[in-house]
Amino acid sequence: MAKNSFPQEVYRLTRHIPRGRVNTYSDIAAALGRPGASRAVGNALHRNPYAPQVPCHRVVKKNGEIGGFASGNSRKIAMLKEEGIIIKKGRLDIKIYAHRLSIKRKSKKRP
DNA sequence: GTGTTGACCACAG
DNA sequence: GCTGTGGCCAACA
Repeated sequence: MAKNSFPQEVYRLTRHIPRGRVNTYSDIAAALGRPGASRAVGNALHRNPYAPQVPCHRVVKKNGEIGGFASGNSRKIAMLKEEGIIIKKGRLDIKIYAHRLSIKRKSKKRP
């Protein structure tokens, strides 16, 4: 079995984000089973070799800020607006656009 | 193997 | 509301 590296999983989840939705670094990290590795997620996206393939612009901070972008945050904001997301003062309503990631955790039992 | 850096998060003052 | 500090995780020199 291929042991997908951390960034690999990050790119995969990011690619699964539908248009018009966004996710947070912490959320992605948690989806990978590493809640608290938000930094690692940001690092992976910053180094993302799958540039235009992975919509890294759909990943923002938890407080609703854009965060950053390898080609400039302005570019990121423009792309998000193109998707129909309203950016206000460099911020967006994360509560509204928050997308539920598919946790690849094996839930042996549910509460 | 160690130390620094980074597109972060949470808490306290 | 903003600022400062500590913590977590991964990649790189």
